[in-house]
Amino acid sequence: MTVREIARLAGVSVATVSRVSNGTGQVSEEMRRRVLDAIEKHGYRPDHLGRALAAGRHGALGLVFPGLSGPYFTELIQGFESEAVPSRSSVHILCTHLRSDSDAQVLEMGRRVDGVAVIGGTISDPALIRLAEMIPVVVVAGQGPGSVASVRAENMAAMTALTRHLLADHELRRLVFVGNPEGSPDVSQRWAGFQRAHHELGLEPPAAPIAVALQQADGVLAAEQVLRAEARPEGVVCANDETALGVLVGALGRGLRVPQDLVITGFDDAPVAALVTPALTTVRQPVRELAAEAARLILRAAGQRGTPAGSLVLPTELVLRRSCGCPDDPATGGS
Amino acid sequence: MTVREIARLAGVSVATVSRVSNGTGQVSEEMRRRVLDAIEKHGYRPDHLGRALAAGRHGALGLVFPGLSGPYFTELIQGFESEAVPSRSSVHILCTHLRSDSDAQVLEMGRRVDGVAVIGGTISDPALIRLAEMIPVVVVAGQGPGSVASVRAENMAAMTALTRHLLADHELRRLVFVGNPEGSPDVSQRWAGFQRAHHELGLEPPAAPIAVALQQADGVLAAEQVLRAEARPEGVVCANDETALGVLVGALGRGLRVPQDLVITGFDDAPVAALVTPALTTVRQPVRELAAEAARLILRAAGQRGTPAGSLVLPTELVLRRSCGCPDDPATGGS
DNA sequence: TTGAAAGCGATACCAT
DNA sequence: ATGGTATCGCTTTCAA
Repeated sequence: MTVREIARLAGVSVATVSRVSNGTGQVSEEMRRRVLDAIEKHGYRPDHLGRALAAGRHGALGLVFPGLSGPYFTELIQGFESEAVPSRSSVHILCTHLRSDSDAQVLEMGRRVDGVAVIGGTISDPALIRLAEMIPVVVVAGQGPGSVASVRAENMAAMTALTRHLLADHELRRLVFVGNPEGSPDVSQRWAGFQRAHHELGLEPPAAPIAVALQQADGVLAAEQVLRAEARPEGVVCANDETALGVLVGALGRGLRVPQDLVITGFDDAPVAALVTPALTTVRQPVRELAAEAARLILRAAGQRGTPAGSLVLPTELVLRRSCGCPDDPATGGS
Repeated sequence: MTVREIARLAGVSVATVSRVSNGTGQVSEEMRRRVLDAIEKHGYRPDHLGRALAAGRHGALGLVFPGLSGPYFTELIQGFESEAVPSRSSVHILCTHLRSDSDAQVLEMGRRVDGVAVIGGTISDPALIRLAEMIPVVVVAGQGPGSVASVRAENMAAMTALTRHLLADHELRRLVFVGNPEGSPDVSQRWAGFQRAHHELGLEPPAAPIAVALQQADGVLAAEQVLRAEARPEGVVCANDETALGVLVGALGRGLRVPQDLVITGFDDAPVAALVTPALTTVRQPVRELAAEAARLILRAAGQRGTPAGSLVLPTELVLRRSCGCPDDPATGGS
């Protein structure tokens, strides 16, 4: 079924069929009925490729991420989709999982979509710049080079406040940081906030983080490393909730009590953070909103054939629960 | 830059440009050089839409899943991509998260891709059948209606063996099953295997499962429910590793010892399962391979403009670790 | 209001 | 070996 066939069957021109099926232009009621009948009868739906070629738009958005597992990325995908779907755009994904040819693959993707959101730290800056020259690009959870737009959460201040809370309010001293600052801009900023809080209080932060990836398994490995040390730390500040849960299960599995023997904190406020025992102290981050905002910026720019502008920073919120030694707060604690 | 422009600049016809850029047909060295120079000089890359329209193929594959979080889906995406990318196909995704209009959205996707993999239990059978009439479709982790092809793991036998192990070898009696059989074909089969093992041994399984979703948070909720009961079960058989970890952290957080006070088992053998303390007894399932196989079936069928055939069942493997009461086995235990 | 025809960008057949 | 041209399916301008 093509426009031409429908046109022939309805005894009208293809132009009229197009007008009817798009609701554009003026068509007499008589013609409209004839065309709609034919469309209905033969189950015609305009071909996406033909339409896209004529319109010069793909009707698709790209999402590029490293391919790490976990709730974070699922939230991200869903937030992105929640904006793309209503705009009748499909979502293309690309997991670079840090392959060597990921730059090339991202550029290839750039030729199949109307715009791309790239998670910070997944591809090289030159590739990002070249991509931004062809289509609208927004960096999510990171900062683009030059004038590439970005959307991220407030990491630094939140992590500084959290660390300060542990150092000042709970009077903890030996803290460690779990996460690899090289791995992503987010972690890098959180590590910086962790260090800053120490400096502000005249304390010396640890020389280096425990550099592991962001999955739960990595948290378990970190716990092994931390709890084996002769001078066990008093608190473990994790780059995200998943690793924090890994550390938690590692600590509990060894018979340690949290927070009495060891304080643990996360970042993200994943659904499970409020439910575990002890509930996890963390920082709430609007992940879905981050991705949705990126999609909106891209769609707007694509509509105007322009370039998305600006650098958006969404607020985060400290969530104090039991795992840092605070009393349980029913308001933030659960369900 | 279009074929026509390059043709004009190189002083040849568009046909020759096409031949050169595709490496098809015979072209003299002289012409080839002229064309390649022009292409190089102006950075020409054939437009994907034009090419797709002419070829009548989208160069894209679809992946439809409910949108649950977790390592399972990331593995799935990556396995799918690992086959799609080498075939120069991009990957479209659709998270239905069980929306009411997901059938319509999947059918819409069917008009933008060359084939689709649908995770079992995400859309209705009629929609699946209509989709399969337009393009190659493979159901992953489930069974399609009628002749729709499918790829899944062996759930039933594995779960029967696991449950039998708990009942016979560890002489446990009061077991509960955590997972919602209505939610997915996988869970349904695992619940059936759990029941079957009981029946085979002349025991009465619990009347109903603890029907929660498949995320870690749901496992924590299930733990709360289970451990509150007056007659605490001896073992908790979970539909996947994520919920098992939720139950584990819930149990440990309440001061229970695993496996002495409570036995816990999972399903999937996620990376973290081997690392937690105690290491998690589970069933290994080739998730990436499942998705890769689905992609291969789809690509092959799309290439021949046929319909993917058959119903593939990949083997699973029981992995006994400490959480069920077995001694730690260095061979399956870690890293 | 309606229709004829010119694109959109690339491929491939059929002559030459 | 090379070029002209029809074709893929749809949209849109321009006439009528």
